[in-house]
Amino acid sequence: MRSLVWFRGKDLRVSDHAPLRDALAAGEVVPLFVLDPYFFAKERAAALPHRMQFLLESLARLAQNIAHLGSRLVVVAGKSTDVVPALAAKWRVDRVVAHRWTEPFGRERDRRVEAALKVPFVLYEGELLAPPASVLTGGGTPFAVFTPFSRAFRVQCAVSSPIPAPRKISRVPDDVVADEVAIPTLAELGLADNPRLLEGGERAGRDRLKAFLAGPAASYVPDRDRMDRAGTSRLSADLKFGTVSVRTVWNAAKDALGGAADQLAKFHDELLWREFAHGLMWTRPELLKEPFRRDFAGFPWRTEPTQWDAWTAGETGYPVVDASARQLLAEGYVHNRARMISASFLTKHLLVSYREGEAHYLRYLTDGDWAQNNAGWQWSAGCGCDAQPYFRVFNPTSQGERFDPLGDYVRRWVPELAKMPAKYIHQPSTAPSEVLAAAGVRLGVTYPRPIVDHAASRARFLKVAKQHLGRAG
DNA sequence: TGAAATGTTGGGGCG
DNA sequence: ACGCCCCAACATTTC
Repeated sequence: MRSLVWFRGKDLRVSDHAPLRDALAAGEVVPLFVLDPYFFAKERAAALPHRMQFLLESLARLAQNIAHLGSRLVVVAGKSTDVVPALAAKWRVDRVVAHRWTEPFGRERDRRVEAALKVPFVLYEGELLAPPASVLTGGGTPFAVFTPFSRAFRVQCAVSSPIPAPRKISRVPDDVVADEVAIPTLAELGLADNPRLLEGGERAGRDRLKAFLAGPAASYVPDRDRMDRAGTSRLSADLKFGTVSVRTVWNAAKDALGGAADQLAKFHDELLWREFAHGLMWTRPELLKEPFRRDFAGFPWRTEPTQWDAWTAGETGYPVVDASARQLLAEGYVHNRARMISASFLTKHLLVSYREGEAHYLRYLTDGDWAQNNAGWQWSAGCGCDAQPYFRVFNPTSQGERFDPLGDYVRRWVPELAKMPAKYIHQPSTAPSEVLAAAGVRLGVTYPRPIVDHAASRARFLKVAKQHLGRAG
């Protein structure tokens, strides 16, 4: 039995890799990666700077790991829907194996590949903890509310142990020759190296997991919302690209936090939000285009270009919002609390459609994932599944004071406010003039005044939303 | 995984 | 001593 093990951008690892394990058990193995122009064409890649860097680095590490185990990752270029069936025939493989990809574009690609293949295409679970949308209510439907979903998951799903990495992968058969290409460099794709991004690859991911469990995890519940602390796992990009499997993370957390039930439950819940979002996208792929709540269809979103520019550049005059915007561009990452505050501000204060924010985040986030990003934005905008009610409008000032009480998150990303005292750093526009002078801040010159008034914006959103939903509902 | 408005209570200043 | 007012502090309601 000869198996083509098709690695894709969501399983860049050799540990806990069910297709690889089964292929090895069954006989000859040909590890393959396809540089599909859908992602790797220069003009496409240039639009995804941070994600591409993490992907290329992780891909290079995967190739190294496979080489180290005695085989080689065969890297070719071309459309997956052409290349995979063609190589499968040329190499006379008996089957193609891969992990299931739950998001709409990948599903469509896999459907076409399967249709074009003359041999079986076997998909394995592994992107998620359980098959997508497999956790059902008593009525046999997917859950529409997170908390009961989370409870049901723990009752219904046993998360099995991860598959150990193979000790050896048999060498690629001699008759397998292809027009192999080198993994492109960032420069070849027209991108600059960004040293502020997380290091890619399976080893770096496992190190992050270990460091989190050995440190911040113990006080996860109180610290996870603190934008000024390293209280989160920082595993989002690893989960996105599969450099560490979610099953590995789930089990490692269980082993490390066995005695700290509250911390473990909260961390597991975050993994289950990911699960929830993917199940939602699996059940309703149209969510990429439409709000979950149908009464939000036709919502009168609007865009003021000047305000959009201020939001993306981090020049709104609301320090936490600005810090998050700048962190996104610089680091390809934003703290979850800051994502929620920024999303609330864009959609509710500025009345800009969540879809514009979603697209901006998807472009710059290293962990940018269609299902989770979409679910998160819809949640913040109030139109999503189990979303915030529309009338829940974050106050960006009080959120900053609660979750960045010393102001260090703002100081890190908005250096022109670095010398502001904690008392005023989240509301520089109300600081006494001597405080501003002492901090070297000149409002409207070194740091903008708020581009909108909080109370007025809140009132406007409530009015518009009430009117629309009243009519739609 | 909110915030603001409104309602209630109780202590203390003060005529 | 007493009622009145003010206003924190807390609870409830509303968006």
